[in-house]
Amino acid sequence: MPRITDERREARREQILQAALACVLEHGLEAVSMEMIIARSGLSTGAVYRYFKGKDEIITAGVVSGTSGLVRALTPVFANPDPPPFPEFIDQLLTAALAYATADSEVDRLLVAIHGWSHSQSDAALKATALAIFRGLRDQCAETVRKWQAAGSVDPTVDPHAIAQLILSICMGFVAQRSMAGDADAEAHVAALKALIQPRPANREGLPPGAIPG
Amino acid sequence: MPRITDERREARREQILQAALACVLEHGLEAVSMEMIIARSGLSTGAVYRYFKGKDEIITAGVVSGTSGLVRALTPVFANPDPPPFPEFIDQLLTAALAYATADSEVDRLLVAIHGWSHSQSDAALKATALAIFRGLRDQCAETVRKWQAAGSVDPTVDPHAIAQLILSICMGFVAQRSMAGDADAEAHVAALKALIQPRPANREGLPPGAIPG
Amino acid sequence: MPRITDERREARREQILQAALACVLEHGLEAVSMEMIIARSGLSTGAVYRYFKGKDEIITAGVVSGTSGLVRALTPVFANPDPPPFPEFIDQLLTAALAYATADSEVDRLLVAIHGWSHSQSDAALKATALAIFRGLRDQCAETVRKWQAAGSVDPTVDPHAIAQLILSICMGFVAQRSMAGDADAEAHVAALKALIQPRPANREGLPPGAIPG
Amino acid sequence: MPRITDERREARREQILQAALACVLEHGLEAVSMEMIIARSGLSTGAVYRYFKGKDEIITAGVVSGTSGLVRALTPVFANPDPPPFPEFIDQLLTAALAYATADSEVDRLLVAIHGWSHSQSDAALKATALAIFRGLRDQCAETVRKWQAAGSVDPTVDPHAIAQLILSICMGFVAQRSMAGDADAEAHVAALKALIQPRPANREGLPPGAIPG
DNA sequence: AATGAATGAGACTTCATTCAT
DNA sequence: AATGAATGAAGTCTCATTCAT
Repeated sequence: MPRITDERREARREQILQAALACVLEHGLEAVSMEMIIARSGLSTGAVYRYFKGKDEIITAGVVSGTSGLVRALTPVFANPDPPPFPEFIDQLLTAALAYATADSEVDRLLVAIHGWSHSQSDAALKATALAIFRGLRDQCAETVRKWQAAGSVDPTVDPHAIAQLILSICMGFVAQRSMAGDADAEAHVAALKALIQPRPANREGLPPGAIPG
Repeated sequence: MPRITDERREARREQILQAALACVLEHGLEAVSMEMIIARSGLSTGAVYRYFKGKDEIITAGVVSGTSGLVRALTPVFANPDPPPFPEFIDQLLTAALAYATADSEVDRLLVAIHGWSHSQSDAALKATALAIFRGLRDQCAETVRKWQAAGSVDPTVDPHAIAQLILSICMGFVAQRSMAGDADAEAHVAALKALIQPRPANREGLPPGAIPG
Repeated sequence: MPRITDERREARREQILQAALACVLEHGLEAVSMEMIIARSGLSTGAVYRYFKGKDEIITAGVVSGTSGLVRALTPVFANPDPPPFPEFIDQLLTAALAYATADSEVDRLLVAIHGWSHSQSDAALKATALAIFRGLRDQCAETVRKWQAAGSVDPTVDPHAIAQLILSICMGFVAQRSMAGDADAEAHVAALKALIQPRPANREGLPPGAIPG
Repeated sequence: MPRITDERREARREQILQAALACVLEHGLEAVSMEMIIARSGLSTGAVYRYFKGKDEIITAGVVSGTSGLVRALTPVFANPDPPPFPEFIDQLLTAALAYATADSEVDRLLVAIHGWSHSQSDAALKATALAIFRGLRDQCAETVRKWQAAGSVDPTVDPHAIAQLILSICMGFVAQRSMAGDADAEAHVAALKALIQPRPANREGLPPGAIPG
């Protein structure tokens, strides 16, 4: 029984996705052709079509895989029950994202992220998927903000989702700027944030900030 | 008298660019065809090719026009010799961008920005142009940072370009987040920044910058 | 305005249909490729697709055109208010069909009829169309039978549709046999019918046969 | 002992042919793919190719098997040394054909006959085979006509092959009409023939054939 | 003997662009 | 200047067949 194992099957899909990623990075989303992907994957035309129904499915799978992979890479940062101050937290996010960018991949995954964003705009199903993942991320950010508020390092009266939005804008903007200009770097962002944000006074007497003593 | 002709010419080009913009927004960058653009422009095939050399030129012109239009819209914000504090400054930038988004246009220009970013990645000439514009923007940001530093509201030891990068990340991230989720809003960003950033006292009494008064 | 005239447009469609007909005759329905049709039509790929949406539309149009053309060719035979006896009537039908087969056509249209029948089996819409045309033909046959019955040359008690079915079977069988064996000829059919069918005695006393006198 | 092997082999071939028949009936000749046939046969790709050299061989074998099976089914009708009059003879032929249509088969073999006719047109070898079988059938018909002529029920001056052609046209037309319209029925054909054909008196008194008695 | 993954030629179709009118 | 019919290269995908396991 030469039936392929699930493992091999998954490896083949990954192989194709990597090829697609490389092609998109090299030629741009519009110019990518199946021929390119096939050539780069090292498989034959028919083989690629055994693993993916068509070009759309490859692109979609690529975007979903990239997005969820990134989210998975960021999860440990959010899992921290006692998150560091804002600048350091951003540092951890950007660092984790950069680590993900090239882990197990010949190409820099973050550099193709913008293509994925662009592509998602006009594929309803994909956009919905991406949006769900995105919302999940934002909720995790908001959760971190609540931890800060509980610890007294952030004004408890501000809407956690507002700060969550800001966090995501900084992260997405970092990714975008890195694609466009190449020279965006995490340290500069962190330095800038440190310069702008004065550490809040420690939470005296163990009271939650804003709580009315007594 | 080539005057009227030039005006007409420019009007036609704008008409075509608007059609292209609408098509990209509606169908995405990959799916846009000349047929679509031509149909939407209301001109004939031949006519469109009289005003643009080809599809690439239309897309490129669209990206350049959009980018430079946005920069033009932001210029007044940068021109301020005495810029407001960071959160308010970001507010002004985002507000100006949003105003530009729909001014004189049936479609929301910011929503197609990501497509432009994506497209620029793989067109060397366009990328160079975009990069130049982008760098110019960053320099203007840095200039504003220097004004803050001169006024004492920002730590003068920090590299102005680091804060410029942060500003651009926030703006680009705002645009990206708005495209993806639709619900990114400028006020939330400003509120978040205000909550995080303590106003720095005016540069009285020669205190070393970054020192915590009291 | 180089806009094409309807006449020219129709001529182009006919040109493509003729090419398709020739290809089907030469290579069989399964083996016909667009490349063949295009080459034979003398037009370019794009031009053919301007006139037909795709291969299916060409095949369908070919079948419909052939079928309705044949029916049109047979109409004068049915229009006769005083149809000749059965063998001569069949003769007229087969002769009209043979005349249609090559009129205005380089290829023998009847030789591809069977391909059309085969193809219709699996295209619901086409089958419905063909069926409607077919039923119309059968009704016209039945009408002729009623004329015979009125004139007394055919037993008035028999169901006109039964004889109509027989007429169509003979005609379709003739077409089929001609395709298969090549040597089916109308005269043989007529001679056979004449040998088998004894002329009915003339309609004595002007009464319709079977009518109860008085 | 190749006995059992041969039997198995033949059973497998039949299994595949039945699958092909069903597929052709369901999807039409053009749309049938090996994948379909293989899936329906319940065998593996490799297994099917062990029993048939390729698709063409399957289709050809199917046509030949169907045609010769039909001829075999009709043979008893021709074997009758004293054939019944024309209408009844046609009745026997059509009835035998209908009996064959579904005997030992899940699908109605006559409904795919037209596909076979169509396919034969463009496969020289198959066409030759079919033609030979067809000619044999026609000769058997002619033989029956001669029996009639010998018995005096048919004009002996007419060419037996002319009437043989007519018989085949009626039969093939019946099959074609049944495929197209579904409602062709043998009884109607027989009734029509009975209404048209006056029984010829037995060859008494040495009357010249074709002479009208009285 | 059997399996089904892999192959790759070739099918259909689109679409940016040209050019006769 | 304008029109839109025509072009044909290039793209996506199918499917009959092979062959390693």
